[in-house]
Order: sequence, then C-alpha cells, then structure tokens
Amino acid sequence: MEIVGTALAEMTMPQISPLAGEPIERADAERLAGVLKALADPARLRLLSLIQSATDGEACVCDLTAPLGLSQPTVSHHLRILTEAGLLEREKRGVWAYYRLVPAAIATIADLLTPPRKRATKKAR
Amino acid sequence: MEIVGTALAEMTMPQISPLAGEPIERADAERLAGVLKALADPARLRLLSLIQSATDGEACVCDLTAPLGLSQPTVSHHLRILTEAGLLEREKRGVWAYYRLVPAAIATIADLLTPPRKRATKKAR
DNA sequence: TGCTCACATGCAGGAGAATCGATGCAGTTG
DNA sequence: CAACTGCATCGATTCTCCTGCATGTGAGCA
Repeated sequence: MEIVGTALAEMTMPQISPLAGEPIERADAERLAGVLKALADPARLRLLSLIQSATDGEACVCDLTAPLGLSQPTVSHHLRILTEAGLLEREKRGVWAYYRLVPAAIATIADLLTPPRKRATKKAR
Repeated sequence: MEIVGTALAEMTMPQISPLAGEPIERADAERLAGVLKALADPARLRLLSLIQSATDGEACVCDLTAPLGLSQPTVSHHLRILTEAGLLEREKRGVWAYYRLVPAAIATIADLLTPPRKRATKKAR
C-alpha cells in the first residue's frame, strides 16, 4: 500500500476527520486507514510505548528486541512500518539507529478521531 | 481474535495509553490493537463517517451498500466487526437494522492516544 | 400459507501481513 | 586490513483478512 511519510501531513490540514460533518472520501479513508493500520498491532504499540518511556525518549533496536520477545529482523520490520507511517523518526549515530516518536503524529490521529465533540449533526426532521 | 464488546470498556479506566509513563503490557497492547484494527480499514472508516453524518445519526444496511460500492454481505461483515469492537450499536426495527455510533467509544480511543500532551518525559540527564 | 424484502451467515479464493533464519552492509575496533 | 557489532533486507512460511456468491433467517404482506 505504501504510506510513505507524508500520509499524516496530508491529513492534518484538510480536516478529514471521519466523524466530521460529512462523509469522507475514499482516498482520505485509505490514508487514515493506512496510518491506523500501522498502529493496529500489539508489537508496534508496545514499541511506541517502549521508545516513549525510554530515557531521553529514544531507543535503538538492540534495546527493543528483548522486551518485545521478537527477533531483531522482526523488530526492524515493525520500526520500518511505524517510520513510514510518520509515527517514528530514525537517526543513525555510529553503529546504532535511534528511534523516537514524532509527537505531532499521534496527536494528529487523536484529533482526527475527536472532532464530533457531541455535536448533534441533525439539520431537519 | 475476538474483541467482543467489553474491549473498549476495559481500557477506559486503567489508563492504558500506549504513550503514558511506562510501557504497556502485552495484554493491554493486544486489546488496544484489536479496536484499532477495527478502525484501520477504509471501508469501515467510511461506514462510521456515513452513519455519523446520516439523518438522526443512524443508518440501515441498505443505505450504506451503494455509497460504499460494496456488496451487502460485505457491508454487513464490516458492520459486525465495528459492532463487536464496541464502536457501533445495532437496533433492529421491523425488517431493518439500524446502526449508530457509540460516542464514548471513539472518544476513548482518542484519549488513549493523547495523554502524553507534550510532557518531556525526561527525569535526569 | 406462501411470497418478498432486509439482513446475517457460510464458504472459498486471493491478497496482504507477521514472523524468522540467513545474508548483506556499514561503522567500529583490533 | 581483518574481525566484530548493530541493523536492514531477502526469501519463505504461515496466518489473517477482505470480498463476493450462495444460502439461511426472520419480519411484513397478499
């Protein structure tokens, strides 16, 4: 499918909340679904959690394989998916690759899910 | 996997945000992932959107197949998944089955993703 | 009772994804 | 330069999921 980076960015501005006033378009639904799909995995949720709660909010692969109980290639795979979804950013220092959260990313998703805010959405009767 | 109803309810109270202070447990990650997985599909996002923007905030299957461009069985399938995830509620009136959003459900998910709220998460240096 | 309509369920095919072992590659160190 | 370490990629396997066709079920109607 290929989310590739800008997926989240493209959703921030046009207010594509699935719960806004009118139905979302197919393309927008696919973009949002793409990012949500990156989130919808136990291993990846735990990765985000581990990285976020790590010292300085960053962690390298070697610190993540053990607590997850997954092989190193598998962890790299998940980190790649999260990064492509725009949820993580990667920085290579020396032999290590440090991953950290992209704060605005998850906040954006949360915003996309909240907007309705109790509005009745009824116009006539 | 079976999310079955209470999935969301069980997450509301213990504050299992994947981005809270410390790493989430495996079981919690799986529950959250289960609900997110229900959301992570273009067709289902559009279903939520269509239902929410419908008159009185409810819609029956026959109103949803056309705009989605999917067969009736497929639409029923997606509605079932959303309902089992606790995102939709079903009410049968006569021959029709009316679906409507469970407001608190999506709000809960959004909350689970927001908590970090810019907190530095750094304790020493 | 028999027919029709709205919806759910069963079944099956095909696409996508999670996982791991093996391997390749880039820094680091001796 | 050679050996080692941390990580990414490849290939293969298994499993999950989306979708539609066919069918079952239950409510309303003639």
